[in-house]
Amino acid sequence: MSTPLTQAERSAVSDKAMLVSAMNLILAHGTDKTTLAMIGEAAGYSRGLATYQFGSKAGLYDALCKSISRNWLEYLKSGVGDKVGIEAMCAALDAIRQFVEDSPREGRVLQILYCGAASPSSEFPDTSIGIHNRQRSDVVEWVKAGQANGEIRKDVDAVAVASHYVSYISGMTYLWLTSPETFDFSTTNAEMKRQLRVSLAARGTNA
Amino acid sequence: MSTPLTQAERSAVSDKAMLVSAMNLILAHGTDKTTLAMIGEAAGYSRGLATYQFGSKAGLYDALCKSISRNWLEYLKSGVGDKVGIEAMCAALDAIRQFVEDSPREGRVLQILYCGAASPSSEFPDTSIGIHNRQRSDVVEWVKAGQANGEIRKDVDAVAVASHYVSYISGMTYLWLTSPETFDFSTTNAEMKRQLRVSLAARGTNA
DNA sequence: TAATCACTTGCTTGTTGACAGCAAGTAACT
DNA sequence: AGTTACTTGCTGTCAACAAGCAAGTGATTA
Repeated sequence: MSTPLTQAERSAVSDKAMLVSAMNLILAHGTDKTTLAMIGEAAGYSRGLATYQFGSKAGLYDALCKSISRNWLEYLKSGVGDKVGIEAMCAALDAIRQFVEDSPREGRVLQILYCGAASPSSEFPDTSIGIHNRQRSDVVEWVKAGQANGEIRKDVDAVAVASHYVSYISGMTYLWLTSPETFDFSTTNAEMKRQLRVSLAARGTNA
Repeated sequence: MSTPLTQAERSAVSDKAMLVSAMNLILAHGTDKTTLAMIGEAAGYSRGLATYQFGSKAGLYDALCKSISRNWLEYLKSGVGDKVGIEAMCAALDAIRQFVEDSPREGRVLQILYCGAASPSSEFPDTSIGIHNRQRSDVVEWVKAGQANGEIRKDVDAVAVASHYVSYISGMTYLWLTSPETFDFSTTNAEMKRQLRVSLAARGTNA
């Protein structure tokens, strides 16, 4: 209780507080208009701590991006389990939906940060690119496993299917971010699932 | 030749020069690290002209976004012609590909600007949102027309199909922007077309 | 065991250079 | 002369850095 914190604990506490403040401020004002001083002071520290802890604004946003991504990948893993093939792809879509419902703030900020990573000389492109590449390789494996067990037709290119699938997810989350009122997550995802089932199913599996 | 330009011409010339400079600088340094002074001076004018002409940095980027978007919509219109249904959707995908091949710089910058518009309190969200909404309504019409002429199965939700389709396009261009080396435009689009044909074709049309 | 001291780590404050935006001015067309 | 295109001087704000202060840590000594 009154036990003084160890150094490591102090750091962990301030670190976490900074990321939380950053997330709130990004949601309220966007990445550009959020200043490092605002983040530090909103977290209950000084205006200089954000720079000190994370080196730069880009460093802080990168850390935030990694933090939320870890969270999201947990969701994804537990949603997909050890499914493969079409079922894995559909389960991943459901996992996104669940994540966005349970943690809309995290979801929105992650999407905003991914967008920021698109600019040339963004200082944290690797985080975003790495995650998308990893997602795509996962999907490639799902497709190949589905082809191996006969669920998915053998004449589709697993890499092309994975690129297509990841493209859809990226764009879908982007549109959800930019126009949450007019974009219907559920029906759009349902259509995606329908198309996946119809277009990937091996002959005869398509009941 | 030595005829002095009219005021309107002077404006048009400097306006154009500013947008070209802005595009080059954004490609080289990203939107954040490009300064209004750089843009003005690269265009052969003073550091202050950009602010004067466009009011603000956001104003300039909005104008650039509109300018490239106009260009792109021309491409789209001429590529799709008066096709409807699945063929219109496939033709639009080809038009994107052609635009990106003919004008990769415009394509990249447009995508970067769309990403910038995603942030809350972006000062030009309407341009991006408007274009995406318009694209989606166009697709809804294509789908409905395809259903009317019997090409597309009647039991799909036109709005869901359109949302799905626009999602794919958004994400595909985003991935092309962020990792142009590892992303194969052609095969990914080919897979999208294949899925559209298989999953939307009315019964019996699926040769 | 407790006290102290040398050292490390967490955090703050002073400062600098760069930038966006504005306002007042100059030059070019009409 | 008057309007429109463009420039220059200026200000407030911000990211980044550097120097310092305070809180924690671990070894030595008694």
